[in-house]
Amino acid sequence: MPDDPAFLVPSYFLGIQLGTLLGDREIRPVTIANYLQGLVSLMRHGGGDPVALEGIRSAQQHYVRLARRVPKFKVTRIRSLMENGGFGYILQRVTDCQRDANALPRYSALRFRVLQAAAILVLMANKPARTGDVAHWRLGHELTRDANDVWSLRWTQMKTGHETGAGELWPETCQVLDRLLLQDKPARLAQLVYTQLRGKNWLTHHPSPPADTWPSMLVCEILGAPLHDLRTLSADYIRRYDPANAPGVIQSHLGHRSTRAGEEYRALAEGDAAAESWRSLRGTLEAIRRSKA
DNA sequence: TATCACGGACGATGCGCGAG
DNA sequence: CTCGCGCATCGTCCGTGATA
Repeated sequence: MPDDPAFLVPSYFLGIQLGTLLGDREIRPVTIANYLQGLVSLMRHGGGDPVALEGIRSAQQHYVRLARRVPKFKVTRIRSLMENGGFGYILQRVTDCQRDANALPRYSALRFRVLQAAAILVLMANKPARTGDVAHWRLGHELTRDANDVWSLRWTQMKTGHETGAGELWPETCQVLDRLLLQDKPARLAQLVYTQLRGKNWLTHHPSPPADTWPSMLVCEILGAPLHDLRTLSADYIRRYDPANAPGVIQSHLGHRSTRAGEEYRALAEGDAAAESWRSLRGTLEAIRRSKA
């Protein structure tokens, strides 16, 4: 951009110039749109010229539209997770972790870490939460265990401030959680150990939680995809399994306040779910035809 | 006319990750 | 570990069109 100060006057032209400069540096359109949005905010709250503000806004809109045409990075990651077997693959890795743990020295830090990874993975298959939330759950508060060896999960989401939960967790999830809880103690002590650790963090077994991003880093090491991708993966599963009711189920499963938020969690093309929907519809029609014949 | 679903616009904030 | 950049998600507002 020329050094002429006239070019620094906020306008549609300046917005596009900035965008072009950033685009040349391989910055993605969605980011350019966010930067311009920051400028819009500054001008709005700082009493900027309304005409100039509209100009920058238009430029920002241009990059928002551009961003919609560019595939997200996560799409490639999730497709490769799907190709590997999706949640089946993830549960396989849980089994691998458990086996690895058996081969490691008892009470070793590495063994504990592998058990932590298994617990996070199986819990994410059961209920995919945000990494920051996962890091903060405490035994006896968000994550509870009853005398029948059944674990339950309920928490207030940090991002939205709304409560969500999984209710009673799957039996296989409970087993893996018990394993992390017990380390190498006998199973009959489970409830006792649980009582002793009440109030402590479920992952560290200390009062202090790990870093917000730590659960995601651990998942990334094992799966090659960050924890947040599992939310998209599960939304895609729900769409394939039951396309008609998917929006409501996704909203509940991912803890959104509206069904619209779920649309952001989409790695598969619309056509995939539509094809699946059509396939099952065709199956239903075929069954009706047979029963009439 | 009231109501509702839907979707775009907008603003705010969370997450991943590499640098220091 | 902390910080900041780049990227992604989510809630709210509001206009539009369909429907009863």
